[in-house]
Amino acid sequence: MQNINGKVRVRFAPSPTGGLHLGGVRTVLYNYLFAKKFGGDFILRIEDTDQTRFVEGAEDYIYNCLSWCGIEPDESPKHGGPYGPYRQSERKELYKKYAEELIEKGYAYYAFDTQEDLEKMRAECKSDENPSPQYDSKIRMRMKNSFTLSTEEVNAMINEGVPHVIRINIPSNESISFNDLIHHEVSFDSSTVDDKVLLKADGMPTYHLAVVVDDYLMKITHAFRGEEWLSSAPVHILLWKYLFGLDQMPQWAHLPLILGPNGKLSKRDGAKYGFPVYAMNWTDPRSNEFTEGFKERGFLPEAFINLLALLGWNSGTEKEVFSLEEMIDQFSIERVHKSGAKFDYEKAKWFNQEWIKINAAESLLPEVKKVLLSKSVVVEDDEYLNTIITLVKDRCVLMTDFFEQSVYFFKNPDYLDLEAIKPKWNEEKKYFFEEYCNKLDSMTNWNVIEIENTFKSLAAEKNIKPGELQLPMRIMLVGGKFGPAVFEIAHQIGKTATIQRINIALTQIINQ
RNA sequence: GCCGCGUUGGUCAAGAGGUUAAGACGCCUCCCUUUCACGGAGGAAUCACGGGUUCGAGUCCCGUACGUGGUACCA
Repeated sequence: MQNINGKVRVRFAPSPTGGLHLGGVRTVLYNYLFAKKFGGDFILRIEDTDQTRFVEGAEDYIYNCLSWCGIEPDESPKHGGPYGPYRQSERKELYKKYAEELIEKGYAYYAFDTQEDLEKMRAECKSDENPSPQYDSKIRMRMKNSFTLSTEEVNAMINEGVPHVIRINIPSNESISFNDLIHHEVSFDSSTVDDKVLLKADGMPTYHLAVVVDDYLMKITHAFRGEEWLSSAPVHILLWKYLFGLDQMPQWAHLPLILGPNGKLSKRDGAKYGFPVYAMNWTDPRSNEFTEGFKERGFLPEAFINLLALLGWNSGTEKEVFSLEEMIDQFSIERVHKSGAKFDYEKAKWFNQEWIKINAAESLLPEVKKVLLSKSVVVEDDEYLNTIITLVKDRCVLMTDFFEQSVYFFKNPDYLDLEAIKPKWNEEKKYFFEEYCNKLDSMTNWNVIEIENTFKSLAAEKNIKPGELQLPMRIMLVGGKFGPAVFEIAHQIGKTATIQRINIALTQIINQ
């Protein structure tokens, strides 16, 4: 950005219709990073103008997701603020005034076409060359509206309460162009854009009117949104021109899309390809359809926003791991890509792994505790848990991995991978472990060095290579071929558990 | 169909006329480790295509192809 005068104000404006998509969170994030970089405000506005699509709980869900990501709006329905209300349904009366102003100026008109009229028109005009006919300058003269009806007729119908909408009167043969922060010069021919509905029959505005009116009233300086909006940008530009003047219009930035394995990322891709798509778990209250979230899958919020930020933006350096603060510092809209980015779950996991490594055991602890608790492992000793986390965190990619990687520190393994030791098992080894248990039992100072030295000297005495005994020992204590140093594990779980686990394993081997 | 936007390895990407075309993820090999990881060293793999412009093009221009978005009284 060149020079920014006045306070930066950006907004994220979701409609409360369901879960929060990857792309949505990234839009929030870019908005937020940009605002905070310039010391500006981040506003959350709820675009609930379509009452038929309202979904219970969706708004709270959005707050929760943002909060989990570490992003708190400066203004929102929940947080309040000087430009409220922040829910468009509560601003309903406001929009009518502007729609009427447009009518007076000749930039909009009343239309009385019913749903059936519109369907009929589309059916009649539909052809191979024109599979989706638009309500535009070419056909509006055939419809029921202020152009084809007399003023008297129009007024009479309005007075009688005949349902009607207000449509924008798109000029013909006008070039509409604007300078997008990401795409730079973008231009459209007005004859390709249709007379969009501005005010619906129920009195609610459509997105097109509401976004312009609210961005103006809320003093938005920079409007970032997904690229799917680029096609309707000319409508918004025109509305700005007619209502408030182009010099008042915020700077637009149309963000590239996040793609799935096959085109645009959809919530179904998640279940299909085995990765989460929403920020947090979401179950649609109407259909009961469940969509998995990154949070529940075991992602750390730091990793989640980090991976999202890097999908479409990079700092220009080789650095890839950024905290929120670092991103705010480094972010620049100029370095946001034009092209869509395909989401790569493997790379996403790598980010999480990095963040697990970066985080200190203490900060991971509350979440690890929850993971264990969800599997009925109750941990009371925080100090002990801390030690365990430090021991295993390099082995965890997702937070949920902490269960498998640390459960054996809290209880005996349910299953022992005996197949891993059986091929090389013999009586000598059995005697070794029996004797080792006796030695451990009489040990007075339970520390790693002692445990290991006892093991090695006994092995030497028996003339068995220690390496051939370490794997069996590991299986006995852990259950499988993984985890930190065996003697450290024995040290942590204590003398009683160590001896007990060796004995359990020994009997299992014999019985097989 | 029409309109818009886009196109550097499998993926994320650096690159703003002259580079052996960075780096990361993933994959493979090796080292470390008598487990699994972490860490370290290597390797394979790329400028969609065709024309220009230029001494010289991934970089500029024009086409083509492909992808993607829109084409609702949804956002």
